[in-house]
Amino acid sequence: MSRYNPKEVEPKWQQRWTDARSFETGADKDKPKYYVLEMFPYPSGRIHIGHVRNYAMGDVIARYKKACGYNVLHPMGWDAFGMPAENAAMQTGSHPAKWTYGNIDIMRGQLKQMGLAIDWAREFATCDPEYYVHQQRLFLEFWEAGLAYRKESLVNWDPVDQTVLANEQVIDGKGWRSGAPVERRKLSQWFLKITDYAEDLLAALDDGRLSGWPDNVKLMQKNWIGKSKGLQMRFPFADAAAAPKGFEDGVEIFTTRPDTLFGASFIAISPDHPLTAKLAETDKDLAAFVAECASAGTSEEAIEKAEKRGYKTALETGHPFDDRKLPVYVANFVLMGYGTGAIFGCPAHDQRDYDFATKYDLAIPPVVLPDGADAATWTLEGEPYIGPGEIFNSDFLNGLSVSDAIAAAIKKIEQMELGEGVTQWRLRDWGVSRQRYWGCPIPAIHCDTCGIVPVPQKDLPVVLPEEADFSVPGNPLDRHPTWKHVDCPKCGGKGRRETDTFDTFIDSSWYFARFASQPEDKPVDKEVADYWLPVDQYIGGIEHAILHLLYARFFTRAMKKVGHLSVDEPFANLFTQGMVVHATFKDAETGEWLLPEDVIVEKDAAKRADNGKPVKIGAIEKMSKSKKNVVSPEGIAETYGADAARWFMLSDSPPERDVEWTDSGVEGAWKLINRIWDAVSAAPGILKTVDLEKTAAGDDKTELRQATHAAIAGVTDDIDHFRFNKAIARIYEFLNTLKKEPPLMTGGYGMAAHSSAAYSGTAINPQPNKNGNSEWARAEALSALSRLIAPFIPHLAEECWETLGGDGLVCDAPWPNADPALLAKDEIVLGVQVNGKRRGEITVPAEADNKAVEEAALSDEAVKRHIDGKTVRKVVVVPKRIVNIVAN
RNA sequence: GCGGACGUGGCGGAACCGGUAGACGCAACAGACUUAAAAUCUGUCGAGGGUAACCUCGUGGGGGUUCAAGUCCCCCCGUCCGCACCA
Repeated sequence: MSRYNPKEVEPKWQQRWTDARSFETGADKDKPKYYVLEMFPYPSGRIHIGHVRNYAMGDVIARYKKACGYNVLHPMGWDAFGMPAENAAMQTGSHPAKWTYGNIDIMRGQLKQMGLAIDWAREFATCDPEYYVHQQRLFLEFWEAGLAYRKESLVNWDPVDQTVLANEQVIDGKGWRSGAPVERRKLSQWFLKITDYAEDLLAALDDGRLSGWPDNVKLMQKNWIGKSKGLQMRFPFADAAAAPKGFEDGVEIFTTRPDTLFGASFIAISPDHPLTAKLAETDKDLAAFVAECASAGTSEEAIEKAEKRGYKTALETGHPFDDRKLPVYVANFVLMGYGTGAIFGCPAHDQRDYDFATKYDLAIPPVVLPDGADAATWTLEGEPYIGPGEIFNSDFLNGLSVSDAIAAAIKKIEQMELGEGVTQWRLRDWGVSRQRYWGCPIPAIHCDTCGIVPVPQKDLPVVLPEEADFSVPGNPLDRHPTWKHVDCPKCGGKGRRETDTFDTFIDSSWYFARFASQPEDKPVDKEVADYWLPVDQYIGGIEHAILHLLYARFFTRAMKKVGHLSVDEPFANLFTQGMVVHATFKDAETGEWLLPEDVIVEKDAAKRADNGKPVKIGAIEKMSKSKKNVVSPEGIAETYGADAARWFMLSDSPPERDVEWTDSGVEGAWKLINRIWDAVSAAPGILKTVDLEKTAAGDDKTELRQATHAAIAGVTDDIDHFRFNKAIARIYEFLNTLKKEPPLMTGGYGMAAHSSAAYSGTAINPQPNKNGNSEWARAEALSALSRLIAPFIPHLAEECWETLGGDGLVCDAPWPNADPALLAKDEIVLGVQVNGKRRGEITVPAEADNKAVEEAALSDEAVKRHIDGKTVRKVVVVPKRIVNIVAN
């Protein structure tokens, strides 16, 4: 029996699939459609093992759904704009386009080696002008529809990458790519009105439109959108004449706790508040205070440590309900980006206000009495009271609960025309301008006469200039000698191109739609996009829970608004897969990180492969280049083949959890492949000798047939529920049963010259095979096996299918059906408990009634021993599960 | 601080609606084959006790509900993730 050779077999089938165009798809209205998509890769250089896991999962779904009769779309492309290309240009002088397209060529080849069922005819890169021209069109349409605008605002500035970042791209106060602390700058930027859809983006999380999404992702988005209801109101100044010009009306604040208005003891405004800026013009100390706040940093640690600090202005406001006067402070803990950038301080019932009031010796009047406390004696004990209770010391609110008082206070303020109940959102509009070269140019022209003017459709695409200077940081487009100089399309005068490019998250916000439909003259053909969308199954990393997934949801709504799509939600079902992790290795002496392949791991120690010096085994972590705990997919494919890598990536760990890459794991997968091949190659041509449509007489309920159908039912159910590890366990079980069967065949099924021991005599064939029925069962089993493994290890499956004599390609073969009659057992084994402890087991007919089961249980020898001398009080029979006898 | 998820053998993990805990794989050990090794095949494999049949304990800890709890409820411990001066 020849050993399976993936190095020959895998390329052979890849070529056959390509030749047969097995995975190319059109909008076939006669079939139900299924769109499966994995988050497309950034062409960073080479495929890593995490990609293998991600795409193997999508491939299982794609191949399975195709076998189930769906018209499957499974495309692939490249998220190709971005900083690394520009960094490479700075470091090596290689042009970003050259670097990117070179990487794409390498990675495409690697993906093809994995044997993915992808429609390569639809491939594109987001840096292709044929793609981004439509992105520019979409932007112009959004602009016209009021979904894009330009304004000057405080932005997150990444000093290392020298570009603006969206709020979503600032992690712990640091740039998501560079890790540098983000600074605040005032710049004119393009924004997309994602806040227009805040309500609907939030509502869809709960109303069933995203029932196919994991709860944790929905929760993260919900928190991110951050809806809170409250009161926005004005505190008029005590002396309006003292206020600077333009600010005489007072201070506009937002609060979620208007019930505590009587507990107010100060007003605080943000250092970034316009009033602060105005006051600072004439107050040097205040200007210094503001500057200090700006430099304090916004990182998690900085905030944690930052003391509540304030600057007392000369202004005072009144109070809406009594004649109190409240001092106005500029306070470092008030954010301009939320609410109105101003608050009223209620120290008794808010931790921050309490800290602040304590420090500046302000009054702390309590207005919420905890349930059960005595108003006469209760005091705050060194900390504010945040919980529920009854309002007191509050005039018309006295005696109300917190929630009733909130409603009453809002009503009163609305009557007084000082404010109104409002909804505040944490979500801000999406700033999309980036000061970079390697991105999609924003199609706008600045004209001194006409202002900002859209680039006319006929002039699209605005393409990047090929020549650019990457030798110094900053935006190469801005310092390009000629590119930005164009005439104004409106007045014909001198104009300047917008030199910012789009945030690359725009590129990935609609690529799934372009995969579905690729007309030349518009972003998508609506009818075709309607056929394919939404994506039925989207698969990717949890790290995109907010950024990409929220932007794509917004973009889909925006594209619907301007008439390109009919759906709100782009992804009907989302699966977030875990990472691939690996142990880390460090030279014990030098502390240098080592590649796994340069380390020899023995029982309890590890050493260097080159000089034998000791190696410290570190934590099991996400694979990263810096820690060198990476394994190359090519190396694996070289040794064991793509199938083994795919199989291992899907076995053992549940798909949503992290999986640890181990050498023994791949070896296990390799072993499995050979075991399957052994079973199959012992029966060449068997499918040509039998008619699987017709059950052979007498072959109705053998153990093998039951195992076959149990495997079909189990694997089907497991794939449907994304339990690939369990599907694989069932295939092992099935194979174990299949292997236990004695070799049945005495001939070669008409195929000569096969020299297996299985064919050579009757000695190893003692059992029932006289009428050939069991050969039929074996044929059925091997046919099912080939098809069940096809989504996971497609190359081996094709080789098996061909060897067995199946028709055509297994990737075109229908998914096997489980026969319910074979899933039902005639006899079942039931455990019998006495007082909740398992004491014996009985075998009864599956259809036995409770009484018969009870009798069988009570007459079991082991059970009898345990109830001897006791009285049976009760017998609980749970049909087909268990019997419990209560006795004492 | 707020919100969420999770905790099962040496390891990855199974266990559906509460119903025989540990499927399947890895590692380990023993045996067969081999001059030998690898590969392959067979067997053992939660802990303790017993020659054995079998018994006791066991799903992070403590309590509860139930004929029956890994699963449900309460309290605690631990790990991981998200958000974070959001008024």
